[in-house]
Amino acid sequence: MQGIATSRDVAKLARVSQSTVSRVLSGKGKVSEATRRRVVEAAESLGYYANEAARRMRTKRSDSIGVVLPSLNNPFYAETAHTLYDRAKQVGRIPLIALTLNNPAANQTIMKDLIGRRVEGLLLASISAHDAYMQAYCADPVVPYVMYNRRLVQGLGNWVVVDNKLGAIEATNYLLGQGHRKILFVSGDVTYSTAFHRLAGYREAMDRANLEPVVVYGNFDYARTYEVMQYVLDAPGRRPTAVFAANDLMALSVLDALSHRGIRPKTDIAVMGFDDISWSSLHGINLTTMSQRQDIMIQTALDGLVGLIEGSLSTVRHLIKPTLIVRGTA
Amino acid sequence: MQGIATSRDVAKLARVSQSTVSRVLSGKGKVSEATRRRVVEAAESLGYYANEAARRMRTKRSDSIGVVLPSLNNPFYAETAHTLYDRAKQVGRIPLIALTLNNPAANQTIMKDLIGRRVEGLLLASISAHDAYMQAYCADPVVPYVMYNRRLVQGLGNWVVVDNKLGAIEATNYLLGQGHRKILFVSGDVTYSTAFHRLAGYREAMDRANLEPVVVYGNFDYARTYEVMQYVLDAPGRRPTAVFAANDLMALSVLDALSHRGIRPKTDIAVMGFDDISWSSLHGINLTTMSQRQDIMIQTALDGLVGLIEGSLSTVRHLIKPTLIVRGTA
DNA sequence: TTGAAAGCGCTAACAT
DNA sequence: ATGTTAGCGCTTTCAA
Repeated sequence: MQGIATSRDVAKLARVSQSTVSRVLSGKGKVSEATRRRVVEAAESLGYYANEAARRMRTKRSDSIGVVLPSLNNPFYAETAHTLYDRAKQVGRIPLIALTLNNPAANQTIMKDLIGRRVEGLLLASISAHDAYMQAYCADPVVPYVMYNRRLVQGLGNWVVVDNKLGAIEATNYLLGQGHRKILFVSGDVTYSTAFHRLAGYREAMDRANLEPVVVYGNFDYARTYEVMQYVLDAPGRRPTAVFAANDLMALSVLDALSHRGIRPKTDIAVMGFDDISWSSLHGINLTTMSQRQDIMIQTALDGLVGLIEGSLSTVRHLIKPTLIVRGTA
Repeated sequence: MQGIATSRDVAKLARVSQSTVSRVLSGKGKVSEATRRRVVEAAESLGYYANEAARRMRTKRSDSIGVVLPSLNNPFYAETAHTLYDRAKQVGRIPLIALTLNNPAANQTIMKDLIGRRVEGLLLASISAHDAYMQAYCADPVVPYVMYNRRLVQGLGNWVVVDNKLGAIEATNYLLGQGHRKILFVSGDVTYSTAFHRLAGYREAMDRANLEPVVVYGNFDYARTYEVMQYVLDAPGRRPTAVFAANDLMALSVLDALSHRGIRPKTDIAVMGFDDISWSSLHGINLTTMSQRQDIMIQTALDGLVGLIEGSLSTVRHLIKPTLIVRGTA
């Protein structure tokens, strides 16, 4: 399978020069109808496909952007990826997606690999809050980048993130407004800014209400959260009247743990999420949550990245306001 | 950002030849410790990243395999993609994923694009049953390929698919065994072999039982299925005692439609799915379904593809037996 | 309108 | 142990 025809082969068969082949196939430059026909036929009969690597090397453009996501098992990121494929096409780019699998160390390796592939820009959705490599990268970026959803905790560099702290405060306040006093927070992994800021928001709201914050760690993981909930529910004395999970995936796990014990959401224990993934709106789930409106976020991030690539922008910083979506679980 | 350092720059700075740089950075060939150090330092201080396009062109290897998926919003494919990233790494390959968004015409364009990128192999998960381009491609493949999950209906070429017909027969028989006589089948888009064969299996099982098959079309789509279910549920006379959905995504939609009307799964209407995506096992959902054991399927497909690429295999055909997973909805 | 020639950045064969 | 050289397949001047 190594014998894919080259433009030279096509040229030979069509009895023209390589440059003519290039002109015909790219549609640039003037070619007579007769030769164009010969070239097209030759190309087809040989099953010719232009070698992207060679084209890239010569033109020094790749039209691709590197995307680093934590995982595709979390629907939030699967939806992100899906939307990205769609939107990227509209700005004439193709996304090259890589996954860290939530291993903070993997990020650096992946970024380097992507840069080696000469992506024109980087959309980074899995930056851990204190990533040293990323901090250095911000100071002297090799390729334009936008951090998406997760960012460095100091706020360095280019990013498009939701206002996680504000969102968590509003969510907690909503639960307080419903009369809850024992509100359990199921935190994500605080090495990520999302978890860090959501936890901070919850703490602040509880403090203001003079209530004791109670935190357990689900680390953004479905299975882990399920386990933790077993512990919480085992002793009736520990039971909260409301659970605020730092993302929808964990909230779904909480709902599942409740359901397994016959505990009814809202009626017995209120459940609040964060993200508004598409599953949350199903009638059977009907999760009350803070919405990230990710289609808008992605569009913003992509437009920002393209702006940086094309030089029309020098900084990209968008703190997006989340919205409370009240459904049936709180 | 166009000025990424080249190996020539590194060589100049380290006062060695380009080949030495190459040797140091690839770890092949003998280099003295002193020069290696100089080169590494030079590379670091310049922020050097090897240009993949150039390397590829020279070595004629890309180490990447092209993957065509229908969508990432269907968790079945999101999970597929996730597993793929993981497994591909283990066989030293990196997956280049593209989406057709269930547009059969997109497949050809995407395949050509991927071939242009000189992927070493193609994993095709969105082939429509009568795709003319694919038929021609099988006869004269430019790059080795394996069709995954969906294939050409005649069974041409290389593929790894579940035995959809058998699965549908067994699922239907199970429902019959539970005493159901009015079993509604919610079909996927029959331009795909999965839908075609599952429908055929359902039909065959119903025929054998001398029962009337009743089919509606959800086209593998959540929203579409939800609509169709409204129609079905509106007239009590139309109501089946069991619903067999051609995939889990549609089954979830069915469950959701039932839940919205206060109709209890199993107790009022039994629901059966196909795929066993991870959501289906949640306690709150607890869907009875036919399992595809996709980790095994992916491993099989990947091993097969690598075999084709490396020439150790000439054909790959695996018809995988699905397993009935009885949970709470049927 | 077409062709000849050069060169993108890398690696591997060959020479030293 | 290190350098020299050639060439992967394309596009793009420049010349004809």
